[in-house]
Amino acid sequence: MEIPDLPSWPTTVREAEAVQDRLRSCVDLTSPGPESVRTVAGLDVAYAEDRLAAAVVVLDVDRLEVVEEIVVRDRPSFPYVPGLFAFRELPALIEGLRRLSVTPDLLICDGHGLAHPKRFGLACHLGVLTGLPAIGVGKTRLVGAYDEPGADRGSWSNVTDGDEVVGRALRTQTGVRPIFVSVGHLTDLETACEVTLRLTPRYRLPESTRRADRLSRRALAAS
DNA sequence: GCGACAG
DNA sequence: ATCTTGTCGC
Repeated sequence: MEIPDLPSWPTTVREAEAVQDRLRSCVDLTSPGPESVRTVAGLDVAYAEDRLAAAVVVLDVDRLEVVEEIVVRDRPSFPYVPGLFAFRELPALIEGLRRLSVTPDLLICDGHGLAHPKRFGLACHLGVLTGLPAIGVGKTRLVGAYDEPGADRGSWSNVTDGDEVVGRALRTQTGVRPIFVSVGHLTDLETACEVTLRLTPRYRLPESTRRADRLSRRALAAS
């Protein structure tokens, strides 16, 4: 798919925060989201020393079968700093999306969207840069407070930061810890959770994320 | 000053 | 994220 070239990449925390402040106004949470989500792209990155492998796996949501997969080798573009995580792996993920021959209906990011201190997590950033609907699915909380969801699969509770609902803690399997779903771009929280549940028929994490995780690790090991 | 802190 | 052994549970 077509994605504009990335601008010069920030080097310091100060510069990265300036980019977030400038781009967060581009997040669209009011336009209607995808009419129907038939395909999703799972994105994940594996690291080793100073190398990384980014994987993009497009899945057919109904059949949970792989439609296309891409791997990109690169080097971290930024150190890991809570809140600035996107600057670390975004370049490699964008390149992976560029090489895709199909355009997924929704991006499933390994991290958060609005559930971010500045309301501009990886899912928002990726959504704005690609113009595609995007959501964030994290394994642990970054910001906000939440009550423990009910014990059954499908149970959820809102994650709130101050008086804002920034996401949901969603129990995707009975007996496992909840995952954290938040909106990134051109999607609503309801849809985000519905799709996430469709992608977790058997495991805690979305099948898209699991596939991308396996692929990125395999590619890194084989390099 | 003391924690908390996506991956 | 990654480093790591055994261990509890289905």
